[in-house]
Amino acid sequence: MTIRTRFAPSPTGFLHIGGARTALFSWAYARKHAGQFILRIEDTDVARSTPEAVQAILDGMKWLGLDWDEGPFYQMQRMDRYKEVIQKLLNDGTAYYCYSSKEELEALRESQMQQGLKPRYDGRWRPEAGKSLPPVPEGIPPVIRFKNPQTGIVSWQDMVKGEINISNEELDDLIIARADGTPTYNFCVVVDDWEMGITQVIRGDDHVNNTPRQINMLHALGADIPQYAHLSMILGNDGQKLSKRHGAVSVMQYDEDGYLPEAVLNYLARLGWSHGDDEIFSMDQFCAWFDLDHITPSAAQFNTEKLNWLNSHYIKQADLAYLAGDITKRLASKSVFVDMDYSAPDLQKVIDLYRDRANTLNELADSIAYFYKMPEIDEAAATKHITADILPVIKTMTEQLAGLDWSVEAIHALINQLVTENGLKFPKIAMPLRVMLTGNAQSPSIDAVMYLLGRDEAISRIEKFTDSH
RNA sequence: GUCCCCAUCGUCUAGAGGCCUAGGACACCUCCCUUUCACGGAGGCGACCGGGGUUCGAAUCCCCGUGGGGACGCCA
Repeated sequence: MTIRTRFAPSPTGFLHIGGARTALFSWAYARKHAGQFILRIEDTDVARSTPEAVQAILDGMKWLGLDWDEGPFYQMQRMDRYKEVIQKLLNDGTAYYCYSSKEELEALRESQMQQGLKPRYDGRWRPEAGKSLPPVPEGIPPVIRFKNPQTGIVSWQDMVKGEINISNEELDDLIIARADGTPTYNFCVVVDDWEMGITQVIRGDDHVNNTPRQINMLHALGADIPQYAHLSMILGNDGQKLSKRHGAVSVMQYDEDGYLPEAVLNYLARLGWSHGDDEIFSMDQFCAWFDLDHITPSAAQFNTEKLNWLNSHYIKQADLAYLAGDITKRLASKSVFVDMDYSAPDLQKVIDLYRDRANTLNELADSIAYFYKMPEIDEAAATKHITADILPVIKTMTEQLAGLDWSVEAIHALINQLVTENGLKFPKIAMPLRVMLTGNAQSPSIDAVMYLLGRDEAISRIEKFTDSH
């Protein structure tokens, strides 16, 4: 049997980190088993679903590179089919009309809660042999409920949590069609998972309690029961639950914040899943290794520091041309443009010199911006490193720069020569240069920086500094 | 309240009864490298929630606590 998995988000917001991991695991499982990965949009909540959210989810999937083999299917476009199946259930006697009003049900719930009972529908409209139903009220459009078994235990071998048993006595007759006739989530999922031939349902563990209901409906339809894998949730950096008003962000925010999709993917893969001690791996490797046996059943706390570490790793590995394209855009968004009025240093060379000091692409962009615009001088650093006694040495150097064979080695040799002639230590000259050239006291080797900046620009920045100080 | 789930360093995790004096990674600390800051290298700190069983032997199995989370919608 071919493996078929699915990712089934509801388009009520962006693709967040938890959804992304669920999608990643479903995707990887299908890839590992040469199966199909299906994307299904669960948009039956018309009031909350938006086309923007659909697009946001698609964008997120695309950025991560999670490609699907079928879909996206939209549940709203499958209404006719759901209604057919509901009719079948009605005909079979495994579903029935219920005329209880919302207010009535609310009151029922309330009183059950007060008695310390689990709130559930009491089956007042459930047809039973020899039972007389209440008279059908006027003007109340009925909902349709599934006739859930009242005894027995629903049991399944969850692929991450192990055996789970839930008594049918805990369940009630859930609504499968609203008063307006539209089917509800639990029902649509059942029909879709069945008809789309889903073999492994991999989803968040907030669905554990829906599973027995869905299994019962699957049985009523004569469908095969898929395997279930319930993933625990991802907590925020602070260990708190992620929610719209607390910490939940779109995966696209990571793009904006300067993270490479490879890093996010690798991080997410490792969050709740493991392959021995392996920490860094490609998606090809991940797909080859992935299994449901090594998923942790407990919740995992997000850790930005570790994501940063992975991101810095992938920045070091990334293709330079790709990085240059990306960094150009990031600089442009800060009004820093690589084409300048002086002969600007080659972006790829600059990036190559700076890439292993950055955690994010934004940091990388910020760190090299001064190659393409005049830096602001950190006056504290200037005061600390540029002392009156060193100025003549710098001046001498500036003069010699003019005729220098322009190479890192030659610049280095020149500084060394001045160090020796003046009985100084290397930093005594390097630090002032750093401040004059870059504006602050941290940079890669000053000879390499100066080399990339170019002779004219280096001289001009030194002169500009000395003129203004 | 009822049901379900979870529980190893600060964090992510390895661990399927002896390989555990509990391993790796991030973070942190120290040292080395060094031209500042990083990178890199070498070390270090640091955990089996508690209590009972089972067993020759338990982080691993069972039970009870405790703590955390989730679900109880005409949301998904």
